[in-house]
Amino acid sequence: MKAQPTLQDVANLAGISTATVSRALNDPDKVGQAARDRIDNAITILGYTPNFGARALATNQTNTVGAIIPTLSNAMFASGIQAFQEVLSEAGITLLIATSGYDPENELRQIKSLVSQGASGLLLIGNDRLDETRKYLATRRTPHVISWCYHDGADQMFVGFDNYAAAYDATQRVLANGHKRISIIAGDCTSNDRARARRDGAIAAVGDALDAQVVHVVQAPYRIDAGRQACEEILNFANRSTALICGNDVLAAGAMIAARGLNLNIPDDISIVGFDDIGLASVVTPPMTTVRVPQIEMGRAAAALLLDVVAGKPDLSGVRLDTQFIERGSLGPAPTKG
Amino acid sequence: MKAQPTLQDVANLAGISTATVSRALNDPDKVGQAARDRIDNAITILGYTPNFGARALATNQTNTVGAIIPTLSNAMFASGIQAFQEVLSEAGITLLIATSGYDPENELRQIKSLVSQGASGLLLIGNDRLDETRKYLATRRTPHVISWCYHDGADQMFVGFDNYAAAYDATQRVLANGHKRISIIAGDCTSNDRARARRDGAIAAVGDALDAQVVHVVQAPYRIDAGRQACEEILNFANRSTALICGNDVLAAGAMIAARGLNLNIPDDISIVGFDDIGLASVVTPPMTTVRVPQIEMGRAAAALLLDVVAGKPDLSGVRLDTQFIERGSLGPAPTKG
DNA sequence: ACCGGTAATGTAAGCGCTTACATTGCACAA
DNA sequence: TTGTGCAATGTAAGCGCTTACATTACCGGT
Repeated sequence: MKAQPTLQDVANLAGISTATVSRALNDPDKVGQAARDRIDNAITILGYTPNFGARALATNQTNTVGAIIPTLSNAMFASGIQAFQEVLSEAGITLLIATSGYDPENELRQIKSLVSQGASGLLLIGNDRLDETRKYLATRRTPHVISWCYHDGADQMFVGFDNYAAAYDATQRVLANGHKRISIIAGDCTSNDRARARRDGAIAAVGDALDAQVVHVVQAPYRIDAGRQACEEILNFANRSTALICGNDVLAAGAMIAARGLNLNIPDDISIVGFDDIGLASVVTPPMTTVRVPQIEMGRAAAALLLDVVAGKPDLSGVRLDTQFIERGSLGPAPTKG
Repeated sequence: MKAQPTLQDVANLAGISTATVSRALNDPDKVGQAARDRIDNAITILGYTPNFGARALATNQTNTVGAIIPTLSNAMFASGIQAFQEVLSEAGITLLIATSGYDPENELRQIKSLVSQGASGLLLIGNDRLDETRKYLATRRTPHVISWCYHDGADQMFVGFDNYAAAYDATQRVLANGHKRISIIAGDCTSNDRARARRDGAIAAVGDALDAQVVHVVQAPYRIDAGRQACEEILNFANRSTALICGNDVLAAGAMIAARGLNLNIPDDISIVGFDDIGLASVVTPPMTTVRVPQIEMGRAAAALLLDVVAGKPDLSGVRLDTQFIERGSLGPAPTKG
């Protein structure tokens, strides 16, 4: 592969010093019309693109932030990140994305990678993290905001919602429909504080209702087939649960398939509730009751805040967004005892 | 924000020259045990991370490739990119992701941005592109592979499938079910060769069947509500179509909702076919007939090829993958004339 | 005791860019 | 005509890193 053209090459071709070329690029007003034309011309001939590393080295600023998300495959993150990116893009800054696959070790590796790539700020998902990672962020003073969750008064900057409270609330709504026997299909809680909070919120809500009980709690990775399988396990017991609270919509969709496979009617025989309100939720039959998460808003807010943090604005605080319980056909009154 | 620690700082703290520190980082065997220990120590104390730009500048290689995709919101891309990233990651190279929002101008901007960030290779989606973009890629000799589509004998490197042929084939299957009146809900074809190819493939298949006709062809952005709306338009005509070929599963899901809203039974009154086989397809009721695209395989193959291209391997050629028609409940025989 | 060889380390140049400072040239006022 | 001021341009240092080359220290063989 041929070496890329450099500023020097452009300068030579245009018969002009590198300083002027550099100025033409960054501050065109400072350069005469004639010179500017020759430079533009040389640039297109050569197909020149400035070397980002060199520029970053010289200016000590990168116009770049990074985001480390567990996976791209979850529609949930996709929309939020998309919104995040749009805001950044308007501010003229580039987004670097990496995925951790829900693995904290990997997350740390990716963080280091992005930082060394020049990310001057980071978007992180959730609050489960290696101590080493926290220490790294602290000693480097890397500006970062944490999203998809929210906690008060911590020394971190959160832009998100309270997973525990949202799950607690959703479960209360289920209880209000008269359900007494409730099971939970949680996401994989290993290294995932959001999944844990949702599960615990649901359990707590049932616990606080004196006449209801949690029958089963199982964990399953966020995949349809895992949801289906988990649901089959749960429903195969005698004295069946009448409501299923799921860690997210994907799990709930799997559960719905399983229920149908067992010839159960939703919601007459069993109610199913999801979480996230991804597009899928409104498409399934019956439409899924779920908890809407303000993904777009969250992405935007996170971007705005991160921009401020990177810019060194003082007195910033996190943003707590509200979730919304969306009642659709998959939740109904508890079946009257047979 | 405090300045980041540099190699120099580490060297000072460890009481050792920068050269040795650099060696310790890149080629530990060349450095004595004692020195290595002191260096490791200094690094963790300082929270040092090498400056990527400087390293790239010095070594002239970045271990980075970029991908520009239309949007993150489409599950379709998400899985493919995820696979793409995994392969790269195993090879120790970082992935930079940017989105173009289906806008060619924006695509060019993002390409330049990623290249200047140090991307030594690029993954691009589809073959609709500004002339300026092609020229830029050509004069810079930027290694790139184009995915999510496939063409023979071009001077580009494709890893993908033939959208036209896949749509043609799917439509033939629909015709084989006796459908004579067929409508098409295509994706937005502006700057989108895949959407166009799918649409044209479907139209051609109907055209080649002497006794069938295309009733309506509408375009709609890849969103559920747009699919629903498009479907409502189409079905409100007298002498209704009996089958709907949709540009992707999201559109098809929207169409299914619309059909149900009109009290039509799927597939007894109307058959609906999607494209992509994203998770949603198997969850809706009835399960959606669609065209499975080998996303994961495509992502992997694209990564492998790009790695080779970047490494300057000779005699590379693209990869053509096969799609698979997945027949599920949403396709049935044409209704017998009322 | 001396020498050559090797492993460990140091020195310094240079990667492509920005920018403070120096220089040039020209229009205008006196 | 000469001096002033400003706009346009050039010169060169330095950003953090790698690496060719130079230096040092220490080994064993004689």
